[in-house]
Amino acid sequence: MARTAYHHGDLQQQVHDQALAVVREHGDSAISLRALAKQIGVSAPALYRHFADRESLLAELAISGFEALRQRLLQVKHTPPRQALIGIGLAYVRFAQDEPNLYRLMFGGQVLPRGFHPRLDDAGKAAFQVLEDTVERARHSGYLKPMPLALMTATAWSLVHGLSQLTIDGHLPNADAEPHLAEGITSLLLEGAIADTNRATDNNEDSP
Amino acid sequence: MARTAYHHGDLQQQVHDQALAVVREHGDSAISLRALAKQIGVSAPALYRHFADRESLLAELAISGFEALRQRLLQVKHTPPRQALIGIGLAYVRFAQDEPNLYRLMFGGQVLPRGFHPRLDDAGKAAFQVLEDTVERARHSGYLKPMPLALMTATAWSLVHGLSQLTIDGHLPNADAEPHLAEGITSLLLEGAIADTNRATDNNEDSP
DNA sequence: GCTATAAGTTAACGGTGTTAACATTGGCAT
DNA sequence: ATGCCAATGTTAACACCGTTAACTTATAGC
Repeated sequence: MARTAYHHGDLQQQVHDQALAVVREHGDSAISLRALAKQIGVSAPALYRHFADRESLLAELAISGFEALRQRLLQVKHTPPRQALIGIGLAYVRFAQDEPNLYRLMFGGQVLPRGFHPRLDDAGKAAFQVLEDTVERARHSGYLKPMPLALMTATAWSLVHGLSQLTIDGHLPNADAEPHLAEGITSLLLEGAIADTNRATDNNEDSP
Repeated sequence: MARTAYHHGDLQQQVHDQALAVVREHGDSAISLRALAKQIGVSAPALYRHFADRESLLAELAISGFEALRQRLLQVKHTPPRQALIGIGLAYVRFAQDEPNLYRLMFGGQVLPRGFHPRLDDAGKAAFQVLEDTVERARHSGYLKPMPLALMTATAWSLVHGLSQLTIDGHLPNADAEPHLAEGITSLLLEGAIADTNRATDNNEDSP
């Protein structure tokens, strides 16, 4: 795998890295196969040896994004239910705010429709699974009401995803003025999900 | 303004309508100025007399979308707080499900960034205002806890927006199996937002 | 060493948004 | 009624884009 003109042995990885950098900085619409090839110093059709088409390359980048998100969520400690739930919600939103362009690609339903890139679908589910596990632990411990797990996780995901999208797109102008918005929102949802037994103690925890 | 070859007097509206139809059916990425011009029977640069560029045309379509969404939300009756809140949440999600491609354009932060099309920003705020008014009414009536209005509306909007996006992009596979998912999610959030005084009576209302 | 194949090359097709330069028309003021 | 101006079209051209076909080169395995 010598570094000759042909077979320089690293094209796939190099394209992936370069494209990921472009997406993170300028968004997926800034990805041009021809421009990428020129930057790397290779002809444009060479990329087709490693990616079926532009969309497949974008799918690979989105997979990287979901894996990065999953790693972030996995780092949230298994603290008592309330902190764990709020912690994972905040970690989710923070990821979106740290990587807005990547996050938009991951959930860009138009540019990357589900069902066409199995590994992408799997990567998304794997990230979601971490969130679901956290909810399940809280529910199993009796902290949450015994509602259907699917309902609870769908609610949690909707909330953090919606908040992420709205903030990174500038729809919530006072997001800067309210740095604790994410925490407040998560807590507000929790108020409706916790079992009545835990209601009194929790409120005391919040405002010491 | 006769219908001669030149000055056929209706180009702006015609382009708008045709483009809107394309977006609704195939999404914003399917919009091609050249193709639009050809369909209408006019040269491509003619469109630039009425739209600064492709993005400006898309912005106009998104404005139409926000106005349609606003009309939907305005049609929700001013029933007692709980029904009004759930009703407007369901109306919001239903709009997104009825017009997924249009909805994606309206909230496509990459293709239509905020701050570049003032009328678009205004249209978005006007739609959001309807949701905020409903929350404010419920809060003023004492049905909701006396929390900051911005926090409550941000939470509500995040939830319905997140749910909309996740369902239309196919991230919640059991959305079909759970037709009452939207209602359940909205109710779950409400559980944490209603004042304690109303808690008992409400639960009785829900399951008759 | 020969050969199959993986991994590059150039040339070309059809498409895109956009601009420049030019042509035609309709409405308004004289 | 006429003449002019601004609005609104036209064609030609530029610089891109994704993608395919046909060809060339180097590597790995027998």
